[in-house]
Amino acid sequence: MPELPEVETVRRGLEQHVTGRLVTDVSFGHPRAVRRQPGGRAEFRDRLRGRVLGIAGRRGKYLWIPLHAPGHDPRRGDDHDGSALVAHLGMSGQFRVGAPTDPAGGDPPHAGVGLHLADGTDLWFCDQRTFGWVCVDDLDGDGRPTAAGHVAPDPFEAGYDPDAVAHRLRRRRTEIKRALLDQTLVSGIGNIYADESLWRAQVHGRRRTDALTARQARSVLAAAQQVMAQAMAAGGTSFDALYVDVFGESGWFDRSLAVYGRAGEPCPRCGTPIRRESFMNRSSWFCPVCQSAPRRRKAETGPTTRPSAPGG
DNA sequence: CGGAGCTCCTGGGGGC
DNA sequence: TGCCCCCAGGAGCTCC
Repeated sequence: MPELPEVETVRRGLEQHVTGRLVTDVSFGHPRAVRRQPGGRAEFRDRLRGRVLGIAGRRGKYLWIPLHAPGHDPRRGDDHDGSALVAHLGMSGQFRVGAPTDPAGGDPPHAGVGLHLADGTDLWFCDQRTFGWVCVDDLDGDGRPTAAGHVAPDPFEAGYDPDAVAHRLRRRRTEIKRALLDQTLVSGIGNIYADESLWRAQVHGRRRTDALTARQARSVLAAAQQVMAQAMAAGGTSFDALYVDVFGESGWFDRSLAVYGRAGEPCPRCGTPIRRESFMNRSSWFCPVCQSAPRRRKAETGPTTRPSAPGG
């Protein structure tokens, strides 16, 4: 569920509330939380202890906090030390700022790792479904972690070129929704915003990328940027307590969703009931009138229409 | 090498 | 009421 707008909401919270804080110690909860760390928990703790947290960065759904030498002030522009705390929220990962929330006074629910800060507060990474992870990784010359090296620019980066992405999109030989979910083409889009973007652009998710017009490809990408910008302004999309900001507060954008999770409800554009279909072992929601489905391929319909003719 | 499918995981909710 | 199964899905991995 955390897609780009939700991750950005978390990033802003981290920037506002933990920048400049010194990490005094680290504690561990669920064993799956620390991943991609060659030296495991010991290395994770060693690389964090005594570091100062910098200004959180993000690309797509990847989030990181650059680390600084003690005494350095990231707000003053002091350089990071070439490393960062990197996180992917997966399905249900959260960062929570403040004292432990468990009434018994112990670790918060679904605790993954806890960073104990010099001012007495804690920064917890919690994750119910354990698809998320954290590690301490090196930063490259552009200030991005190597763990996110394969991830394409997201639509809100200066280096994002929508025409170039539209071109690459149309050279793919797959379906448009699959391509939108591929983080190496354009990053930050997940199932919710893929469906919302396709609805806004009036393109069916099963349309072939190599059959889209340039106008359609650009339209889908523009819709993705637009819907995610609006979601960010609303603080992200929350269906339940799984996605929340650094203080556990929900966003409001779910009230603005046109199709996602709305099977049977009227399409906001034409009134036709929204349809749900199974796709890639999950769900897609779309308007069957606004988003006309592609014709089924010959191979699926069987050899009934006409006998093969020589020469073609 | 690009595309497609499998798999990791847990709690909530619906059905019986 | 209680149990069981389904469902949510990001992305790395493997296979073709």
